Amino acid sequence: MARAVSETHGEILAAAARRFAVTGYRGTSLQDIAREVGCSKATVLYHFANKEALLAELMAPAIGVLRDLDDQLTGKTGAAAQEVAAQGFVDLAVRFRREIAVLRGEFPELLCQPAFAHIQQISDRLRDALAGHSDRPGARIAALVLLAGISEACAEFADIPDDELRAALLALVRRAVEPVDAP
Amino acid sequence: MARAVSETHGEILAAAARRFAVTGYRGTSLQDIAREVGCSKATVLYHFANKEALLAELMAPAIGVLRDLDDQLTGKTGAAAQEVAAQGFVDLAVRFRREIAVLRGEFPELLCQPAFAHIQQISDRLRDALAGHSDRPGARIAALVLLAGISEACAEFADIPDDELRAALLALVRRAVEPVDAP
DNA sequence: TCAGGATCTGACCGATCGGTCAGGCATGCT
DNA sequence: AGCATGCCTGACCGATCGGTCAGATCCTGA
Repeated sequence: MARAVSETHGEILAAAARRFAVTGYRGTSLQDIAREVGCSKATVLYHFANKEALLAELMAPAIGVLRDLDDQLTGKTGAAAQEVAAQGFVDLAVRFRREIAVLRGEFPELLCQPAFAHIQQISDRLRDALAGHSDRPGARIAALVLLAGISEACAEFADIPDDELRAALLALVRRAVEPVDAP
Repeated sequence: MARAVSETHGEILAAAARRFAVTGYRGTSLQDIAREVGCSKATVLYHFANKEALLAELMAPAIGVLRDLDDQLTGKTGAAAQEVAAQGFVDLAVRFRREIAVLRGEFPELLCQPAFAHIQQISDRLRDALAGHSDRPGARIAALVLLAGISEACAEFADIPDDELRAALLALVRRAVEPVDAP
């Protein structure tokens, strides 16, 4: 019955990704995941310290890319910041569609967990950049709606090829973002 | 200790609206609501048959307006449908900011409950209308992102006056929607 | 005055949650 | 052969969930 380490570990991770994306983090029990893998709940907790650690390992790649994008944003202002933020976030959203779907509406509470302490600040900076660092309400509203909308919606486009979805989202963002004042 | 019917009933409804908007439907227990009102959990269940009935009564006004919007949409096509959908949904989102926040990410599961059986079809038609009934992927993607983004984001603008928020969102939607082909 | 309905509550229920623990069972090293 | 180690499991734990119920308390009208 005993399989190689990496095998079961990876299967649990994959099953969790599938379930979380459909029923959310809180809406998925360890029992659900174990059932999908075909093992016991105790086995899930043998491979992962707790439910939160499972989520953290699942989100790690996406968070790494988000961090990289945050680094690219430092120093950029105005239209340049908007363009980098738009391209970077759209690409991230398309590549990590399923991981982002996990956050469905549970973003605020999930961010309270220590493993995701910095994400809130990063997404705030991303929103600021997409607004061209403008403090006009219209610009800030547009940036927030776009980021939230793409996060929320991209999971529903599982059947659309990556590059087609990326092009459509990028075109949308460029149309929708409030242009910064000409210097 | 016993208060008039409408008083406690209304207080429970208001407390539920506040708590649901912050921690979501599933994330809020009947105990939480009772604590906020200052009564027992049994009292909450005396005034409402169950948790779902409490949610249904809370959402009823917003659902009524959504139904009205759906009626206005019948027969409209192209740019006319887009404009009615944009104005109608932005207005609804602004007026019912808190009610919509309740749905935070729990939309899919909440729709399974019998009280919200028709909402899925209505929101599908709304998305179609906002896309100008076009079947181009770009138009459908833009419509979905805008609807999801506004739903998700409008709860965070509690400090912005209704008319200012409405104007900003409407301008955003008009910029962002993919224009329908000229005839 | 008193019966009866409306309002409210503490105690309780079964189900499910995340998590713990002792032990079973292979495998591989000495 | 004997032992250690990694993998896995059933049984169990306390907490919390939505919901039920019998009864206490209050208000009102006859």
